[in-house]
Amino acid sequence: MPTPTDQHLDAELGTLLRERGLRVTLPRLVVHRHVRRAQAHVTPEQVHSRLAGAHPGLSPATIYSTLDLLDELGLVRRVSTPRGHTVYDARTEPHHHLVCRRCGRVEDVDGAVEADEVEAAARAAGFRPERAEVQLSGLCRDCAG
Amino acid sequence: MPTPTDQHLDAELGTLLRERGLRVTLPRLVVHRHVRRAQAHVTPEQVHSRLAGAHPGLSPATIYSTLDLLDELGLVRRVSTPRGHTVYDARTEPHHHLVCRRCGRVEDVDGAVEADEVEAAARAAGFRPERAEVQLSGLCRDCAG
DNA sequence: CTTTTTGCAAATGATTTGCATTAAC
DNA sequence: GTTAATGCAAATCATTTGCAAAAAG
Repeated sequence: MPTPTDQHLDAELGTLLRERGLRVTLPRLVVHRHVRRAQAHVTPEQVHSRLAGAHPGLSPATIYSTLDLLDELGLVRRVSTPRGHTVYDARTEPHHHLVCRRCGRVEDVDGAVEADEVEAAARAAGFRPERAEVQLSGLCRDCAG
Repeated sequence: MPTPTDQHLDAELGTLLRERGLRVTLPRLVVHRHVRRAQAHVTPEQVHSRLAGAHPGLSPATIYSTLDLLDELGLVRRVSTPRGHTVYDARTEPHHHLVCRRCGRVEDVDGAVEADEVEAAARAAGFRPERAEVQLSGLCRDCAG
């Protein structure tokens, strides 16, 4: 996929924000651009340190709340890792995660998954599922060595 | 399944510990019994407060390390929830989790899942998968209101 | 103008760590 | 006896919160 321009990303976010009556602010635009551009999963701390140069004074608190907001808008996915850290993933197409139980690293994997039976059971229990993700736990190449 | 006796649980844990050259200690036996007996997912803090009466001086640090150990021995499963909390699950048979994105509650669901394609992709990437779990995110009955 | 967002600093809360003591083997 | 495991208290570290100032609509 071609890298979208800042203008394109900004417009996409702006539309979603206005639809919800939320304000279009510079911190939101900047964090959104950065995460969508990242080629890997990012932690809130990484976003902060990478943007600190261009935007001093962009606070951790704002980054946390913005990332949560982007997750709710469906623009990024929040992924919880075993070590309790949280990473954000700009790939919103269905895909799955490999989580290394030793170093906590998270990698993407593609592949079809058939989980209709589980989803049906969830609905039957009164749960309203929104998305399904497969987490494969194990050891990454480095930690297996 | 019938509730196993303390003796049975202790023997099971003892065998696994000795196989690894680890010591069979009272804190390990006690935490193991409690988690295996719990009818729901438990947090380390819950284990601590519930055992505090019978075993004062059982420290949080020991509970954390013991739960991790039990997870590595395959006697319980550690589950990471979106709000960053960690719960431990005594059901080790394959099953999956519903995680409420609003209140963080974790429930079990059963059901077959077909993820061979994803596992194959993981191995091809050098990852050594040990277990696959489907996490359905959404709203639980209470939060769906 | 009015209300939401931000930035800052302080607070929180789960988890970990260091180290002397205790218990397994 | 030796060595691993524990308890305790202090430290860590990601994340949240309160509130006054700034920015959006």
